[in-house]
Parts: sequence; C-alpha cells; structure tokens
Amino acid sequence: MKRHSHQRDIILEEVRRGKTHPSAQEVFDRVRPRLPKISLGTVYRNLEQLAAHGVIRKLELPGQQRRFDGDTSEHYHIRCLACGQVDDIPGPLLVQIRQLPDTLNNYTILGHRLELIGICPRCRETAGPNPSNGQ
Amino acid sequence: MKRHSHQRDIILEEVRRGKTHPSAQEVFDRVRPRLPKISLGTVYRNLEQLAAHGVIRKLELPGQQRRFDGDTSEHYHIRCLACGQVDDIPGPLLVQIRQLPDTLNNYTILGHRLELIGICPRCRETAGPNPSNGQ
DNA sequence: ATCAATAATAGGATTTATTATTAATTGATA
DNA sequence: TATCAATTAATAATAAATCCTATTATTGAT
Repeated sequence: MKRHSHQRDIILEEVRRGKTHPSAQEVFDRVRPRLPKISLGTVYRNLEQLAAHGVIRKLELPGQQRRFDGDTSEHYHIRCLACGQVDDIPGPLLVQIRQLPDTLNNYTILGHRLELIGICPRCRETAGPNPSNGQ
Repeated sequence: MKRHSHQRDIILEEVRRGKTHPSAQEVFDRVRPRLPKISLGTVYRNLEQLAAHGVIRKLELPGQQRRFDGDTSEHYHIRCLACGQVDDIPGPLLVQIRQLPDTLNNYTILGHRLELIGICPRCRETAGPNPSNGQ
C-alpha cells in the first residue's frame, strides 16, 4: 500500500458496510455497480493488502472460501452449518486460551483459531438451508 | 459404505499408519505403490465416507487443504505457520468451551473448532520453512 | 458355484477459488 | 509536468476438490 487507489477506497467502504462477512466474490459484486470496470483480481489483491495492514480481518474458514471482516476488534465467530452464514460473537477471548503456555509440544505458540458451529435462526425456522443467507 | 472394497481397506490402513495427518493427495501417493490403478477420486470418496462413519476424522484447516486423522479420540491440533505440519495436542477439551450454552446469538450450537497456530521445532531450528514437513 | 442387481471404481473432464502474468494506466514526487 | 514505480484490467494459469460415465467387483439369492 505504497500509494492510494480509488479502487481500494471503494473496496474498504463496501467491506465495512453492514456486519456481514463477505467473500471476495461478494465484495466484487458489491463494488461493481460503483466501479463497473474493476476486476476480480484487483479485489483479491486489495483485500489481502488491507488484511496484511490490519485495516480489515481475513477469515479463513475451514472448508469454505475465505471471508473478510471490517470489524478488527478481537472477537470470535459462529458459522451456520446449513447455509454458511457467519456472525460475530461479542465478548472477550476465552480465559483458558489466554493462559496457554508459550510453548506446547515443542511448538512456539503464536495464536489460535476458534469458531463455533451451529444452525442459524433462519435455517432452524425454515427447516432447511436458506440460500439467501450466503452459501 | 454398503459394500466392502479392497481399496477402502488399504486407504484406511494408510491413514492409520503413523501419527501424520495426510491430505487426500498424500494418501493417494501412499496407496499407489500398493494399488497402482487407484484413482484420486476413489481416495477422496472413501476418505469422506470413512469420516462420515466416524472411522477416521476429517480436519478442515483454514486456508489449507483438508487433512485426515486416523486417531478419532477427542483432541486439538497445532499447526506450524511456516511449513503446515499438523501435530496433536493431547489432553481434554477446554472446560470453558464445554460449558458454553446451548444457544448463542440465537444459533443452536453444535460444536466448535479450535486449533493453535505456532512454529514447529524443525522450522524454528532451521530458521525457515522445512519443505519436508508436509506443505 | 452361478447369476443378476447394483455399489464402487478408474480415468478423465469439470468446477471453483485463488494466484500469476502482462501491458496499460495512475498517483506521488522531483 | 516529467518521471517512474505502484496499481490496474484482463486474462491465463494453478490447485483442490467434485462430477461423469463406462467398466468392474461385491453381494444376496438361486
């Protein structure tokens, strides 16, 4: 990020809009109405750059495509097993994880990833995956 | 798994051999000397089937390809940020996670995924990723 | 032991998410 | 405003996983 770009500004605005956790393709779809000539590669590159600089967070979800989060505060996520929707879990990190030793199994510990798995209210009510939820 | 297959037996043997956490491709490579005509699709199908029946465990790792674990007891994993190697962390699940409520954020909670991120001893010593470690 | 039904396989094509390449454009700076 | 590296658009390439179809193997019934 050695200089500004209009594309990056718009991408950041769209990632920050709402509390969703969009994939690169979803960001692309949201940006396109404003920048019809933008390409998907530009979206990927800028999302990675913004995440590398801590402006947004990258969520690498097991078995799913990568998502991005405009909220950089420390928080966990819960993910719907049926539709893939990702929501925030407010509150502090687990105390037990905070208290882990510096080394374990001879590894130097740098961090952790935790996500809860569940069924979102919409999928529970409709008794099936709700495609409009995201996946 | 309505019928037995020789291929599945060999695949299971190879996943259980050692304490590694092989990817489908790695299982394929290990099985090939014994079954030269096996195809990658067969390996994927049988690994998924074995996991669905609880015979092995599927590890869906953020930002990495899927791996499989012949050890089905409850345990967490630690993963080397440099080389991708995955090791077991012995011991029980975190008490705090055990005590989570049934619902959170209006989701029905079904489970969780936790993995620790670190640097493995080999990568620490060689001051760089060790390609022979797996990734 | 043989046979018919059908589950499972081999081999290859396809899909999806992501990354790399390249020529043209743009933003920061002298 | 001329320069030059950073950034872009467009597209090709890659990697992991899935799908497709003709063939083979396993099973329960004879």
